[in-house]
Amino acid sequence: MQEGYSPKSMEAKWQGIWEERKVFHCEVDPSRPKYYVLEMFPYPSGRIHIGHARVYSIGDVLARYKRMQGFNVLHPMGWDAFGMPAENAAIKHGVHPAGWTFENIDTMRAQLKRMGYSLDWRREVTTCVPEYYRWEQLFFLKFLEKGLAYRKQAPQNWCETCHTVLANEQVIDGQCWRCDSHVVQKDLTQWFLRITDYAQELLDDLDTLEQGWPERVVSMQRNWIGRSTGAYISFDLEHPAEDGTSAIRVFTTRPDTLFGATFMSVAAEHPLVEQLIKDSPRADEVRAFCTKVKNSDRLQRGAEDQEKEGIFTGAYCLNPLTGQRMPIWVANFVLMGYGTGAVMAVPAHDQRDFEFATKYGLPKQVVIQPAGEPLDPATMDAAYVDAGFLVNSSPFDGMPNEAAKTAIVQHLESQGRGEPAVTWRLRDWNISRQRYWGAPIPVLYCDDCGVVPEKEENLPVVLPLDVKTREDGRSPLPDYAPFVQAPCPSCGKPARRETDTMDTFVESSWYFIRYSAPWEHGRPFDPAALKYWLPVDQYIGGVEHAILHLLYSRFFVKALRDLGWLQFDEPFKALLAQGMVLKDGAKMSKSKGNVVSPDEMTDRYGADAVRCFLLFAAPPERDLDWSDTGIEGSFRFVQRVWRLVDELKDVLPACAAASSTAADVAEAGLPDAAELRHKEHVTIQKVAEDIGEKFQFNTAIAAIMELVNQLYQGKDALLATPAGARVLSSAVSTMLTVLAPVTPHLCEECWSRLGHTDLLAAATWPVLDPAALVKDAITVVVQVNGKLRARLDVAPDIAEDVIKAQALAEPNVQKHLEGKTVQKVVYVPGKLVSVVAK
RNA sequence: GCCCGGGUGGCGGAAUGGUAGACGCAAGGGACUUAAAAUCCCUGGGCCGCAAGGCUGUGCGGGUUCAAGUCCCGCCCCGGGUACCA
Repeated sequence: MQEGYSPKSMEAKWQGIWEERKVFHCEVDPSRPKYYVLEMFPYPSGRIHIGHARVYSIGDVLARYKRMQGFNVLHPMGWDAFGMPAENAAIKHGVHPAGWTFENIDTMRAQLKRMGYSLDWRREVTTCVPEYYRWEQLFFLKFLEKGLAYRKQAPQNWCETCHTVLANEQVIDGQCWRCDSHVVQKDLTQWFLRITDYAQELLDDLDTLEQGWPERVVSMQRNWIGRSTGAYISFDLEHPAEDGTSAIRVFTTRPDTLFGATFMSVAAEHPLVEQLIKDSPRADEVRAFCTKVKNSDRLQRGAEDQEKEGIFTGAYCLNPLTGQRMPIWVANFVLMGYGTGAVMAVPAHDQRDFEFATKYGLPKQVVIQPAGEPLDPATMDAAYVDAGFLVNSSPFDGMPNEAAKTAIVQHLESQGRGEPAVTWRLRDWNISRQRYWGAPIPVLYCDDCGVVPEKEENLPVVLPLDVKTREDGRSPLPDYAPFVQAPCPSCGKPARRETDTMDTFVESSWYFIRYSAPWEHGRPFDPAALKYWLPVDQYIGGVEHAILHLLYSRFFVKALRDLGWLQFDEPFKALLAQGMVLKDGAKMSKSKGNVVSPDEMTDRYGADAVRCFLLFAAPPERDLDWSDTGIEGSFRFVQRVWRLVDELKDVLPACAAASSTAADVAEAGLPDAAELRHKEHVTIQKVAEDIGEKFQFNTAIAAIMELVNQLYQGKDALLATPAGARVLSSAVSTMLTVLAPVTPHLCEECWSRLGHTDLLAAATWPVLDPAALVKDAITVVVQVNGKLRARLDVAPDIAEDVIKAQALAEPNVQKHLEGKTVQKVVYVPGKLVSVVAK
């Protein structure tokens, strides 16, 4: 009797059975190879969206496939549960951030379970519970002890809308990464983590990641870290400043052009500016200019069409090599935050200085000469920035400029006027947030003892839940006495707790380590579990985290390693950066009304069809355009498999995947049998390669579709004999087995309906018979002068001279050789014969 | 500007230097049906041809090769990242 495909009940049934039999639970087992596959954990924003469904489907196929390959697979899930949306929702709906968060988690957990992901739910981690964040409070104390965490006052990125500071990485085009509002600068005392201590290692270790990480992510990190080598050079002031300052120090990557430095540019914020103009009649004018520059916000200041502007301070410094007087200018393009905030200007060889000098009529001196036409400052229309030989730089004239870099720095060094130097674009990580819904920073302020770390035994410093969040979004913590008032851990007198919380990127910087043993209570990690499971073998997530999360996590692993907790250097051996899910070519958004809900799709088509479509429609790293007709297609495919098995379940002997033999084929005596068994084994190989090595799930599914098509083609003929039926049954079993990672419920149900009592979820990958990959007849094409003229069906081991003769004898080949002489015949075994004739 | 991707049928997308367009979607045709849906089968880059077959075709222009979507050189367009970083 026929039975319709009803995914809803069937999927729920198998999810229950997998859970009951603990198929996806994993334990440390050093006798087996492990595979740790992880997708970036979600922020519990309310509901799973289609983008989530895509990443987790990709990860799940990999997890299930690796399990079938015999790996002990760790595939966990958790919640990045601290963060501002919870506070915003709390304000909007009058609920508590905690309640909102936990409700969302419950909803989303149920949604993920409905998708049938093979997760070990015992390892679920939620970052907003004290049992989790207590450990990062401990890390913080250790960092503090080591000087890796420190407090400093500095201008910070401040978002007015979020009422909090932001790290450099979280400011995008002068705007807040979360709410897109303008970021302004505000002078504040904040907690920092010394990520710059690891700049060199973070850069160097990118080399070891090149194998498994997308090149673009590696290069984005390289650029972000931004290592520059060059030199610090001191320029004496013509007249020492009142406060005793006698020189300006600059950083340059081009010490070879020092002889061409004709003026000096300093940032508006440079402390020396005030000293230089103190008694100058120009003082007011200069101050006004500086104020103007400082007030222009970050966005304007960084705009590419920003006109270069400056003002002469009236003061001079001296070129250390030529002794020439160099006017000191304040320039709007010089940043206080990079290098020393002062730049030696070489207009002939730096485009910015060139434009600036042209505008203000400052001298240009050529000191690097390319081979060929000599440069003339009067006729140059742009700076010459490429390689060349030194001129006007006695005694370095004639030297290649690369060599001159070292030579000049050495010379300066011997005079105490310079030294080689390396600077970084990377800044220390500001982790203070003036928000409520985050992990408290475990320090106190005591009037007598100053800044005092909380005692380790007093951890966790629990974020109080019985507070009322404020309408305006500001943190309620500073006004909440039971939290703020606490005894000083050092002297016991009343002290004040720090009310800033940690950046939520701190939680996500180590959650993947905690998964190895989230049940540990006395310590953050279980060393045996760490040793076995870490690092992550395959990490999967959106490329939008290329810098933020991935850089912070890399830093955290290195810092925790140096504290003795970890024994590995990099968190993620391989990274798959998956593309976005679009609708009609555009990003899904509520305002556009083009949001596709995975729930709705799962209700209508079942989780398997949704998974299948998400994997089939595009390779993972590319953006995927959701298509309503496309999901219909996947739904049809799923049902096509269903019907095939439904039709065959009572007439086929249940047999293992890839169990038919060459003898069965011979006995069946049908071309269909040979072809089907060949296809069966080709598919095993192709799918393994596409899933396991190339991450091309779309072509893996295409290969299985081909097998399904061939099963439909051959089934009737094959059912005629017992041997044929064995060949058919083996191929059906193989098809279900290799498809199981993609549509696990469907395959499991079909498997059991075929009479199997074991679980496909716990099955092993079919064993390939290399002999079955060899076809007994192959098609070889014949080209004449590069154009296809004939096809030959021949035995694979046909001798070269035989096939060449056959090729030449083909009528259509003869026709195209008329009036020509054959000059050369190339044979590529198994592929083609190429005839060259004139 | 610089650094990454990418440009292939009506669409999503396949192709270790070796039959371009696998697989799917949409389309057309056929079978089944009273009919429709569903299903099953067939066709399908363009032009010419009843067909066999021919010409042409992977953003543009060159090149290497018996053979180029694929490799090299020079461009154009689209997407992303990034930038007065000295």
